[in-house]
Formats: sequence, structure tokens, C-alpha cells
Amino acid sequence: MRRMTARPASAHQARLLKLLRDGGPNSRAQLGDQVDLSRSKLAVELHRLLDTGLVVADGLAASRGGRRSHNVRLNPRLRFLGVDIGATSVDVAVTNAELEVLGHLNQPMDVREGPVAVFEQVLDMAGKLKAAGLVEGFDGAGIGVPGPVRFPEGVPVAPPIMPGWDGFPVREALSQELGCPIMVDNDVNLMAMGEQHAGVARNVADFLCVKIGTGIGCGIVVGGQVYRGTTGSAGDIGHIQAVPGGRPCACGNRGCLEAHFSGAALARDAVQVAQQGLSTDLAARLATNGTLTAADVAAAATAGDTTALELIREGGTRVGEVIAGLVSFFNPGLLVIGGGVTGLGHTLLAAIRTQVYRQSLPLATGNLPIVLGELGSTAGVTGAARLISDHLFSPA
Amino acid sequence: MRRMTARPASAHQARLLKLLRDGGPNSRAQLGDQVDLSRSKLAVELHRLLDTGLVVADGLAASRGGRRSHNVRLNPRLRFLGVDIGATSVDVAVTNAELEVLGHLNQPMDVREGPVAVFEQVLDMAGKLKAAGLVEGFDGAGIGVPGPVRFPEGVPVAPPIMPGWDGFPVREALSQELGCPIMVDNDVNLMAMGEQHAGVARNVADFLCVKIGTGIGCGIVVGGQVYRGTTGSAGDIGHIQAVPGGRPCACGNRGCLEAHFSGAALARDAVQVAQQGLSTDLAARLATNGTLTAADVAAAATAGDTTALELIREGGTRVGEVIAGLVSFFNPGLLVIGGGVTGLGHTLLAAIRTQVYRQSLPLATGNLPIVLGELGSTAGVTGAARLISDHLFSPA
DNA sequence: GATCTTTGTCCTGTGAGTGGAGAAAGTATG
DNA sequence: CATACTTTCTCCACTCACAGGACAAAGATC
Repeated sequence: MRRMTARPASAHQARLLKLLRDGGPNSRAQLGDQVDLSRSKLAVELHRLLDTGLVVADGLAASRGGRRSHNVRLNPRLRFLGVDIGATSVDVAVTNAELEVLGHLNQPMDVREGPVAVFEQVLDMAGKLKAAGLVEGFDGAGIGVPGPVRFPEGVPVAPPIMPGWDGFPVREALSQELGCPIMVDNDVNLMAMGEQHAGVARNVADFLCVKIGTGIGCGIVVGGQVYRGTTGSAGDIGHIQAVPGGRPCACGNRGCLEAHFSGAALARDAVQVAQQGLSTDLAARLATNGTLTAADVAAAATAGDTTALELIREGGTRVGEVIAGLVSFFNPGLLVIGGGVTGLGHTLLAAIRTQVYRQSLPLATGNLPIVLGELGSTAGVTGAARLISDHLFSPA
Repeated sequence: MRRMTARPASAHQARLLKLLRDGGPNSRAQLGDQVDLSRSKLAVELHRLLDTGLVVADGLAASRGGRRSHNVRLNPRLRFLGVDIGATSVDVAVTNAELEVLGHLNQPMDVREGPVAVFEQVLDMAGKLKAAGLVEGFDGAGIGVPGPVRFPEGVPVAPPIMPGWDGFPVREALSQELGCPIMVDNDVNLMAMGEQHAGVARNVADFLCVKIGTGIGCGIVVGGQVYRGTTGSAGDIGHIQAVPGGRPCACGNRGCLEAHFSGAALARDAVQVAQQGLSTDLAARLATNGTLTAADVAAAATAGDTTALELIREGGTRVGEVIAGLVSFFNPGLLVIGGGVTGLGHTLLAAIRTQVYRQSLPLATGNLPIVLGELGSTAGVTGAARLISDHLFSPA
């Protein structure tokens, strides 16, 4: 199948495409209400969009007391590929133009194997989705990587946890390979975009999205747009000092947030308390598996193990202290907690909430919801699809 | 004199006004180079601006090898009032439309006396500037207050250090009183705008401007625009925890940055070391004046007093620790240090630099200049004038 | 069947904006 | 000093985006 390569020719067309993406099928009249154009102009622009094939007719809507309207929608054959590369696993998903996930695969993997090995696996997973008949070809792809990215060139820069990726031209290489346009961003930013599009952060202008996985990062959204900073490292909060003179960190400093709480740190702590005999539950799990992960701690906590609960509470307090500072500084309208450790759930959330509400200014916290992400592992891939659709649905 | 009340009628006109404000007198040809309009359209818009009186002809420019061009400039009779209300003093200045300070007054004052008393003094100072013949009337005024402001309504909200101001309709009251349009903002934001317009932050898209005076605040500029947060309290970093379990703070918590370093905290520390006999220099100053201020510490440090230097270094380290976290989070392109304590100068700056470069990520600090503000006490009033000019030079 | 509503199309008028011709006002050159 | 070349600025004709009204189509209500 030949893929659509059309791009909107005007800001009006871009606006309409985004309305159809975010609002689904729509009648001309409904679009007219949202877009402040005369019906004639709207008709012209829609005709042009229909000509490009990006938009198709979608039958008649129910009558609202008069003539029935002709619905339009984004071409249902459009397909985006969303790829979320984490430190220890990859998520690959296919979405339609409305960014609904049609198929989703997840596989363990180690980023440190380097870009070539990882992308081989990504292409393999994309192939499986094709074989499942969900898609014949991709009209665009969004890629998230766990480290800073020079945007919009799509090149990782000095990523601490993925040394072999520094300077690798992800965008260029992969758009060759996949034969479609590509955009690359930090995985945390994509999670924020995912929650913004389809999750808890819909219609919030300014918010923070803290992702706690193997590491810790924070997506920053200002005025509905992801803020990436001067060199693309904005939101890199894992190495903020959480405990003065605290634990040594891989970065060379002491007391970094990531050294005190993250998926990796939590697993280390769990092994330690298990070996010290402080938790029979964790000790049993350690004996069975030979190792422990954050998920084990979550399971132990759910089973009521007080030591596991205490580990989570302790870590949440550390994270909460740092976030409290960021809340005072940034004054967000919403704070989203997500990432691999959301399994730790409400124990973690409660610890963070306590700390933020205690330490931040009342004016900043007075009306600040602090919530868990709603999309789980689909946040990243949805955000990736949104990234590329934002790009493709902008004037060329 | 009747004041100009005209506003630009189109985005093009607004653009031209801002170019003339930031670039001074300009020929049509030069404007054309910056504005991407045909010469004919440019001529039309300029004619309209000349008709409003906002712009006037300004003689002929030197020849560049052909016909000499007719310069235009903003009406030299336009006057803005810039007011910067601090915790312990007020700055009032008059500027022309190009935001050059034509006259500047500073007087000690205590904000806690409340808005009525303070504005009486402000109006009195404005009257003196009028009497000096610098101005007949004001075309607009910008007001900075030392606390969070609900923007753009211009109403202080829950300001910790100025209790009597909560909810006082500054914008409404003062625009009545002065008979011209008014905009109100946080003093820290205005300092950032001042340094952006005429100081070290020219042409920097994303930067932070830390103001250390009686309290501590931080102006945040994203994409050239001041970011104010969801409730207007963004940048309020004075109560971020700097020392876990540290000194008690007026806000009820312990270890707040402001409790450990600010003009007020530094003065307290200075009195203490003087009484303990740790510094003969400070002890002498205390005996003479009966009290000590941050300025005394600065003087003692300049005179080589090691205890004073140590106080500054110690405080700068505390501030630097907090700022290091913000730099990791925000990844600015520039960090400006300003406010009353800039008298502490390079000792303070060195301490902050050391801490930030040590603790923040190399990617965020690699190309990050950390500098003192360039404008001193004119930053606030210049920013205030810029605030109102941004407002007046936007389409009505 | 008559009337009212809603939707969509066609058409014309208006105003924004471009680009070229040419006048005005300079400089450089033989 | 005349000529050629440059730069600036204005005027004018033409194009294009867009609004808004007239009108047709299609349905609801009574």
C-alpha cells in the first residue's frame, strides 16, 4: 500500500486535522463551531483535505432538528508507530490517526546493547504487528529514548544510562529503515504527551509528569507544549541532591535522588533488608528468584509486609521532598506520577502527597491535584504517536 | 497635555512598534528587512501608525549609496512610569517609549504599611518627577510588588511579606489614580524582563533570574515570555527546603532557603557573629549603627574581613545547592543573579557557581553562563515599563 | 401539506497583501 | 558636468483569502 505523504498546506488545515484527531469524527457544523471560520471557507479547506486523502467522508450524522450533516473523519487507514524504549524493555504499538492503540507489544531488552541491536528488535516487533494484519505500512513513527535528545534533530546527547547511543542519528537511520517520517524525543516527554492526549492531563495547560522507573525524570508542559530546555535536558531531575552527603551515585556525586529512590535503588534496598532478615516476605521472594525487583517490593507491600511498605514510604518521602521544591518553583496545575513503579500505587502517592503538601507554598498546592498516571504502559507509545502526528499535522 | 491612548490596530502594527521600541529610530528600509512585508504594505501600516501619533517622522538618515531614507521613531513625548515596590524601599522611574530611564527616585519604605500608604508615597514620588519637568503625564505604568500576583487582573494573592495587600485591586485603584493604563506583576518577573530588555539576558529565550533581596525569588522566562504558573506563584523559591531540619522559618517550616540566606537572614547572622566577637570589623559597625544590614556585610567583606566573607560563601553555597536543582530541572540558557545583595558581588557569585557546576548535570551546565545582573536597581523599573509597553503595543 | 430548522453550496463584495513601474534623491565615474 | 548606477519611496493593478447573503437540500413538527 502506498502511504499518505500529504501534509496540510495551511494553518487552517492543520487546525482541522488536530481537531479531528483529538475529537474523532465530526460534522462540518461542529467543526465550524470550534474553528471560527465562515462556512464557506471551512468547506473549501475541507475539500482540499479530502483531496489529499488525509480526511474522508464518514456518512451522515443524526439530525439535530434539520438537515442531517455529512460527517468527516481522518482517514481510517492511516497508521502511526509508537516506540517507547526504556532502560530494560521496549514498547511498540500501532495507532490509527486518532491515536487509538490498535496493537501493543512489550519485550524485555537492555538499552546498553546499543542502538543497532535495539532497533533490530524494534523492527522485528513492528514486523509482528504487520503480520497480525493490523497495518500494512506506517505513515509516521514516534520514538522515545531514555535520555536527553537534541530536538528536533532526533539525536541522543550524552545519555548517562545508554552510553553507546551518544550522537547516534536515530531519526535519520530509522526513517530510512522504516520508510516514513520519524520524530524522536525523551521518553519522559512522551509520557507527558500521552497523559495530555488521552489521560489525566487533558486540557491542563501547565503540568509536571514525574516518571519513576529504572531512573527518574520529569516531563514539563508549559502552555500545552512540552518544554525541553536549552540543550534538551530539562526535566532531568534524577541527579538533584535529595540527601546531603547521602549515598554515592553513579554520576560521581552523593545523595542524588536516583540513588535513594528509583526502580534500581528500590531493588537494591529490598535485597539488603531481605538479607538482614527484616522481611520474611522479601527474603522468601529472594530465595525463590535469586534476585528482587521493584515489582517484588510492590507485591510484598500489597501482601501487607510492613518492611516493604516502609521502604516505599521512605522513598516516596525522598521523592516528595524534591518534587515539593519543583512545585514551589513551577507552580503547576497538575502533578502526574507515573512509570514502572506505579505498581507501588497509593502508598507511594500518599508519601509524595504528604511531603508536597507539607513543604510547598499553600498558594501553589491549594488547588493542585497529585494523581497517578492513567495510561500505564500505553502513555509512552500514545505520546510517541502524538509527537509524530503533531509534526505531520503541521504546515509543511 | 492630552495623553496618547491609541493602540495598534493590527498584529503588523504591534510588531513595528516593538521593533521601534527595542531598536530605536529606524528607516523604512531597515524595518522592511526585519518584518517580512512588502514595501507597499509596510508604507500603509506606517502611515496608519503616524496617523495615531504613536510614531513620528525623525528626519533623514545618512545615504547608503542612494536616496536617503526617512527615519521614523516612537513619539518622543510618550512617557511610561515604572514602579518597583520592594519589601523595604520603592523605586519610581520615568522612561520614554524606548524604555530609557529619564529620571529615577528611590526611597526607603515598609510594604507592611499597606497599599494605601505605599501608593500615597508612590504618587508623591511621581509628582516630584513631574515637577522636575521630565514628564507632563503618563501614557502607562507598570507596577512590581514583592509577592504573587493574579495576572492579568493585577491583584496580589496571599503575599506572605505584605499581609495587608491580599486581594487589594492594585490595577484598578492605581489606574484610576494615575489616569492611565496599568499592569501589575511580581517584582522578580519585572527584574527578569528588565534584564531581558536592556541587560545581560538580551536575546536569550529560556533563562532564570534569581533575585536575592529581603527575600528570594526567581523569574522564569520560557521562549522569551515570563512564565507565571497556574496561580501566579511560579518562581517562589524562598521556601524550598535548603537544609533538612534547619532553621525555623516564618512560614512554619524548617530549613527554608530564605531562613538560611537572604538580606534579612544575612543581617541576623552578621549581628550574631559580631556579638560573638568573631569579627572585629562587623562588631565595630554594629557598635556604630546599632544594627547591621546586608550592605554592612558586603562592606566588611570588601575590606577583607574573613568572617564576613565566610558568611557570604556559606550562604552562597546554600543558594547554589537549591539553584543547582533548578538548573537540572529547567535547563536554562542563562542564569542571572540580582537583587539587593548583588553588592556581595563576586564572592557570592563564585560560591553559587561552584555549587551549580558541581551538582548539576554537565549537559545542563556545559554552556551555562552564570552572571550578575547588569542593571542593578533599574532592572525592576525598566521591566515595569516594558510590561506596560508590551500591553499597550499589542492589538486592542 | 405548510412551516420552521439545520446543513451545505454558490456567488459576489471587500480588504489584505504582492510585485512591478516609475519618480525622487542620492553617489560614483569618465 | 553629464551619465550611469543605487537606494528609497509611492502608486497602481492584480491576486487571494475570507465573510456573508441567497438559495437549495433535507429533515422535524404540527
